[in-house]
Amino acid sequence: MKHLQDFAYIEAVMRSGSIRKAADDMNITASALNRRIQRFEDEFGSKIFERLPRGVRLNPAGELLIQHFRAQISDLRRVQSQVADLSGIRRGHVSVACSQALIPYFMPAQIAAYRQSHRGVTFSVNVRDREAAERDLSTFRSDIALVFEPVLLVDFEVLVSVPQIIHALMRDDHPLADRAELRLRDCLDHPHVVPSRQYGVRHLLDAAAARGSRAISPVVESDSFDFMRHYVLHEGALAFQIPIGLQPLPQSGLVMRPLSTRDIPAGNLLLGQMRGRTLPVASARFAQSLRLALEAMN
Amino acid sequence: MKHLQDFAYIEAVMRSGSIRKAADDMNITASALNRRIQRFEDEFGSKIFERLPRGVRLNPAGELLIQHFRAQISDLRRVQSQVADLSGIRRGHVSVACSQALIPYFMPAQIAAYRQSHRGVTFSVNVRDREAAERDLSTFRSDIALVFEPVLLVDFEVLVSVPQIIHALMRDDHPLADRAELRLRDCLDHPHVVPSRQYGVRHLLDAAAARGSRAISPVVESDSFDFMRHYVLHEGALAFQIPIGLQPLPQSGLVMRPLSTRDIPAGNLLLGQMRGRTLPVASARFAQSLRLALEAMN
DNA sequence: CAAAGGCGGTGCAAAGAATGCACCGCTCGG
DNA sequence: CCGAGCGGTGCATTCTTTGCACCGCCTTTG
Repeated sequence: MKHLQDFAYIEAVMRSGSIRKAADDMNITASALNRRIQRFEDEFGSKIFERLPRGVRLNPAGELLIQHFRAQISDLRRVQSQVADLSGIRRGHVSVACSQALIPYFMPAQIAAYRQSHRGVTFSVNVRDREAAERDLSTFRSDIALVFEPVLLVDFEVLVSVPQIIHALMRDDHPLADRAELRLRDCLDHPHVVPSRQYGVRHLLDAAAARGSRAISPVVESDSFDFMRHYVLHEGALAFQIPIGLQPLPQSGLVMRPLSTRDIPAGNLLLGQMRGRTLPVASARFAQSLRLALEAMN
Repeated sequence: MKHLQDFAYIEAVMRSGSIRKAADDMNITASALNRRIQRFEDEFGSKIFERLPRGVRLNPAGELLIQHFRAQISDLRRVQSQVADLSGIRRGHVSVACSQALIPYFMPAQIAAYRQSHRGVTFSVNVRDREAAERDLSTFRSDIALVFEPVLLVDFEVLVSVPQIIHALMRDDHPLADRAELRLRDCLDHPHVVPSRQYGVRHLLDAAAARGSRAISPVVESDSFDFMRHYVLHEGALAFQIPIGLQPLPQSGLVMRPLSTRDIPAGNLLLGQMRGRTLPVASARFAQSLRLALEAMN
């Protein structure tokens, strides 16, 4: 879109922190870019960059402007998507930010199912911890987010919420494997691996352990649930995960057992979008389909 | 703003319904304008005008686009206003759509009071019936609206609501002038003048009359409350108005008496903005000041 | 029924705006 | 104290946009 080129340049300058570097990135002369920015500042009525000896940096006015541009571009995409929609073509692009737990089973299944009936719709799927997911929403990098126990919740508009009981994951020959439900203290008596601190599961574990005045003492801490899932197969340890990220496969040698909600309350898996934003049709429809799928799980 | 010029052209074409006429209005050649529009349609990815033998007309895609542009421009103004605000300058422009009743006393007093402390803020005040006021909000032509008994209420976000009892207005020598409160049937027995159908006062009168199975039979119907106020001085008739539009002046020869709420429920004077919109600072501040003034009236 | 007038669309040359190049003054790090 | 890297500027050049003349199409009108 021609009339948003200024934004592309401004964003490039913001990213690289220097007009010259940005000019290089955008295949343009520094002088030309410099003048574009000066002209824009004139028209806008205020400087948007602070000039520093080693480059430039957005000033508060610039920050506001960037936010405005992002919203504007996102809204333009929505309009284009609606236009495509009313001409009968079911096309569009959906970008989803989601927690690791959704990556192996849930999201692939959902997206594949959705694409069965909407072949024109394409997707971006990005793994984000709960904080980054919310940031993605508010910078318009993702349309929707599906995260476990988000942190901030400002700008995050909940579309649906599904409680998820934390499960312990272990080899089928583990001493605790034959119990139907586990107490936290039992788990902590055995070697265990836990997610790093930015994750919701860890957060709930920490809170619960503190309440029971026991300490989490992990043998391994990781930011990859995939790693932890595989690790317990090697050492007879316990891992923790929410059920939507698990799939009970009898022959895998893994079993999952719920932790008692007396020890750890169920956390919430939240589907959300940026507060107040009108999503493009494709994204809104897919969000709706996710919603149905999530509600059906209860 | 340079990058919104396309919108100015598109809007001009929409208004005049013809590329040639619009080109004339905008002091440009028809061919140049024609090509701008074609180029825009290319970049946008869809035609936005239907080509008719006698000109052009927006198609549905174009309607969506116009709405997008209006929102975008309004948001840009908000950003500029915020920027001006953070550089310490209290400047800005507030556009208000309001019912006739507010024109003589309330709005002038409020705006003058506000400008006492904010000399840099300028205003547009437009008289709009309740339907037009809401349309103004959703096309971003006005920032805030103050209307009596609005109709649609979609896109209208209520900021504050003040009940207003309908008053009868008459010369001080009118037979009913000595009563403290009037019944509707008494009023209808005397010659009366009423506002035309688009106004909330009329709407309430009609509904009340129908409930009491009496008909409104006005000797004069007018869309000007100012006219009606003056008319009752000439013929000893009754007019109807809400108290915020009246000012009890003993020497004016006019008296106002409330109608019994047994006959006509109090209507609501609503201060509102477009749903979900973030107002420019100046407008938001003035709306806040209006809100306080209105709440203090109760 | 044909001519006239108004419409959107297009080829081509002129006008105007954006760009690239060379260079300035400045600050900071070695 | 000097050189590298930064933003900013004057000027010639390039390329986009504009204006003009004209086309084909349709409706209106005499």
